[in-house]
Amino acid sequence: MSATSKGQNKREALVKATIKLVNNNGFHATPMSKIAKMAGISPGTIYLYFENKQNLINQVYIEVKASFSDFAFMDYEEHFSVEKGFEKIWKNIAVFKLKEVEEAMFLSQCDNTPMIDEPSRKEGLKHLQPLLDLWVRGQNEGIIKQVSPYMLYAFSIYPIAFLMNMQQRELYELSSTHVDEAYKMAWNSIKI
Amino acid sequence: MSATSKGQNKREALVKATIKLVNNNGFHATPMSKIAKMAGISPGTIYLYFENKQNLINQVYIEVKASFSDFAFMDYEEHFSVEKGFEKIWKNIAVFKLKEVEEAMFLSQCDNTPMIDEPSRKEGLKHLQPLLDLWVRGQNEGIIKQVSPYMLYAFSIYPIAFLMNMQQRELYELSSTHVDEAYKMAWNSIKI
Amino acid sequence: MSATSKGQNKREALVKATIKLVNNNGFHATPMSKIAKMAGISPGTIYLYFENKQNLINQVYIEVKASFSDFAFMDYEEHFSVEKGFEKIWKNIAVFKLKEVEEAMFLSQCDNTPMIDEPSRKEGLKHLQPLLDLWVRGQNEGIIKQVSPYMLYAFSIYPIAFLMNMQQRELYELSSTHVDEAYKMAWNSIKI
Amino acid sequence: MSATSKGQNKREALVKATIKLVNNNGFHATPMSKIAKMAGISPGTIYLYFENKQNLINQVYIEVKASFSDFAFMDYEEHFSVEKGFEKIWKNIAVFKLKEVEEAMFLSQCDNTPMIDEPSRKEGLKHLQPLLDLWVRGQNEGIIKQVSPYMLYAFSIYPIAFLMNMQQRELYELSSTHVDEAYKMAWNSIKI
DNA sequence: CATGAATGAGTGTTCATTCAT
DNA sequence: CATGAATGAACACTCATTCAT
Repeated sequence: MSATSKGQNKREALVKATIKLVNNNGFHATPMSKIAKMAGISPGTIYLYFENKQNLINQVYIEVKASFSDFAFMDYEEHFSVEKGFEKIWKNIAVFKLKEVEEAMFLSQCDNTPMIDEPSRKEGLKHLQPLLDLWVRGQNEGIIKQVSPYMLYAFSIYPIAFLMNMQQRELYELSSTHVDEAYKMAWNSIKI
Repeated sequence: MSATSKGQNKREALVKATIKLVNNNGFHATPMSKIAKMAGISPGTIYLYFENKQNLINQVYIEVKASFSDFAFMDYEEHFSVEKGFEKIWKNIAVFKLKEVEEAMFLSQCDNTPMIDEPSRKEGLKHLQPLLDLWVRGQNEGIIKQVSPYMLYAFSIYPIAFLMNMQQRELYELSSTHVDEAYKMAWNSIKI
Repeated sequence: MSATSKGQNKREALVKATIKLVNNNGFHATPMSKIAKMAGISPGTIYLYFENKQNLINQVYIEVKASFSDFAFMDYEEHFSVEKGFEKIWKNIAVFKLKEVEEAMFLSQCDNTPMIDEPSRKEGLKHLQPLLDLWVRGQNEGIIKQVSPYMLYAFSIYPIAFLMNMQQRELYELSSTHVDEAYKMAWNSIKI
Repeated sequence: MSATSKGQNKREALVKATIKLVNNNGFHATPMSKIAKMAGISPGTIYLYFENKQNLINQVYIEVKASFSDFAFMDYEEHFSVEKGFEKIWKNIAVFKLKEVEEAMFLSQCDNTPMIDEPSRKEGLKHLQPLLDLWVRGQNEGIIKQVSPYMLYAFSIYPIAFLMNMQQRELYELSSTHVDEAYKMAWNSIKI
C-alpha cells in the first residue's frame, strides 16, 4: 500500500469518526482524543491532517456536503425534462437522507448550529447549481412556480430532512410508498 | 418588589441570556459564567434556579417550546373551518419564526442537536395537539390529504424554518407578499 | 421557654449536627448548609452562634472533650486507692468510648487531623489532670511504673480507642467480658 | 532516562507531595493544584497517573501501608522464637513510626477519618498476617495471652502511634531508653 | 510520518459568608 | 434574633494542542 493511501486511510477514518461522534454528542462534546481513539490513531496525529479542531469540522462538513451533492445528481443529466430531472434529483436526495443517515444527520446538525464557519458554509452551497438551473428552466417553460428558489427548496427539498429526523427518532417509518407520496407532495408544491 | 418577582426577574434574565448565547455559540461553547454575566448575576446564583447546565438548557427548551405553542394557537378557535383554522395557525407560526427569531433559532438548534435530553423533547411536543386534531377533521371532511401528520407537517409547517434560516443569514428577505405566497404553497401541499 | 434556652437549643442542635456530619464525611466535606439543615435552622443563623466554620469546630471539640472528661471522672474521688481510682476512671472512659460512639469518634478524628487549631487542642487537654495526679501518687506509693505519663497513657488508655474503632467498623465485638479482660491488660501494663 | 522511569518519578513526586500536604492540611483542604505544584508538574498531569482525587488518596494509602508492612517485617523470619520475633517486629514498627514520621502520620490520619474508602482500607490490612501468625504460635506455646488479636494489637502496637503523635507535637521526646521501656511495656502487656 | 506524555487555560459546580428583609 | 437569596473565590477535572522521541 502506498504511503499516500495509508495517509488517506487515516484521514478517512478521522472523518468517519468525527461524523459519528458529533452526531451522538455534538461538536463541543466530542474531544479530539475520542476522535483519535475511534479512528485508531494517536491524538497528535490528527494535527498532521488537520490544522485544528475547527478546521477538522469545516473540512468534514465540506466533504460530506460534496458527497451529498454528488449523490443528489447521480444519473441526472441536463437534457432531462424538468419533471423527470426533478424526480431524479429529489429521489436521490431522499435516498441519501434516508439511507446515509449518519451523513445526513451530520449535515442537519451543522446547518442549524454555529459550529461551521461562514466560508465553509458558502463552500458547501456551491454544488446545488444544477438544481437551481433546472428550476429556472422549469420556470421559463411555465412548469415551475414563479417564486424564489429558496421557496422552492423550502417546500420541496427541505421537508425530506424532517422526515429523516422522525424516522431516525423512530417516531415514523418511511416505506417506499410513503416516499412516493412524499415525492408527489414535493412536485405538487412547486409545479404550476 | 416582592422576593418572588425579584427571583422571577433573575430566572427570566437567565433564560434570555441562555437563548442568545446558545444561538451565537452553541450549547457547549457557552460557559455558565458568560450566561451569568449577561444575566447580570453571579455564576453561583444560576444554581439557585437550575440544577446544572443540562437542566438549564432543558428548562429553557421546554419554556420556549411552550411559548411557541401558545403563540401558534393564539386567536385560534376549534369551531373555525379547516381552511381558516389552518391559515390562522400557519400564519401565527410564520410570524413567530420570522419575528421571534432568537427563540425560533434556539428551537431549531435544539431540535437538530443532541443537546436536549429525550424527556424534555417529549415534553416539548405535547402542545401541538390542536393542529393534529384540525388535520384529522380536515381528512374526515375530505379536505386534507390522507397522509400521515408527519408528512403534512413536513410539507406545510417545516418549510417555514428554512425560510427563517435564510432570512436570518441575510440570504433572503421575506416580505409579506412572500409570506402569502409561502402560505399558499403550504396550503396547496396538504389540501386535496 | 426563655429566649436563652431557645438559643441554647439551637446551639446544641448545631453541635450535635456537626458531630454527626463530621464523623460521616470529615470536616471539609461537611458544608455549613448541611449542618444548618440537620440542625433545623437557616445557614445564616449559624453565624449568630459561631464566628465561622473553624470556630464552630473548635468549640464543638472543646465541648465534647469537656463532656468526655466529665464522664471520665464521674463518681471518682481523690481519696480512692490508686488501683480503685484507676479502675473507676478507666472504666468510665471505656463506657464513654463504647457507648457515646459519636462523640468518641469525633474526638478521635479531631486528634489525628489538622482540623483543630492548636489553642483549642491545648484547651481540650486541661481536664485530664486528676488522672495525672493519680499516677503521680501511684508512683510515689511504688505501685505505678516510673515512666512518663505519656507512656502510661499510651499503654493503658489509648488502646481503648483502637477497640472502639474496631467495634465501630463491626470487625470486633466487645462484650463486658472483653472489657474486663482489657481492663486487666491496661492495669497490668502500668502497675509495677 | 526511560519513559517509564520518568513517569515513575512523577508518580513518586505526587505521592510524596500528597502525603506532606494531607498531613499538614487534611485531605479536603489540599487542592490538586497544590499537590501538582509541590510535585513540580502541571495539574492536568495528575490525571495521567490517577483517576481522580479520591483514587489518588486511596492509592497513596495503599502504598504507604504496604511500605509500612514491608518495614515491619524487615529481617523478621518465621523460625524466630515468639519473643524474639515480636521484638523484631515491634521495634521495626517503632522505628518506622518514629523515623518515617510523615508516612506514619499520614496513616494515622487515614485510619481515623472517612477519607479512605472501604475497599482500600481492606487492601491495606492484608499485610499484617505474619504478626497474627506469630501471636497464634505464641498462644499455642502458652506464651501469649489467650485474647483476641485485636486486643493484643490495641495494647502492644497501637500505643506506639500515640507516642509518635506526642513526639510529633513536641510534647514528648522519645530517647532510645524510652523506646526500650516502651517495648518492655508492650511485651509485658501481651505475654502471659 | 507517528506517537502519546505533558501542558495549562478554561469549565461546571460548590460553599463559607454576608446582608437586606 | 432569624432568615435565605446572593455572592464570588476556589476547586476538581477536561481537553485542544505541542513537542521530544
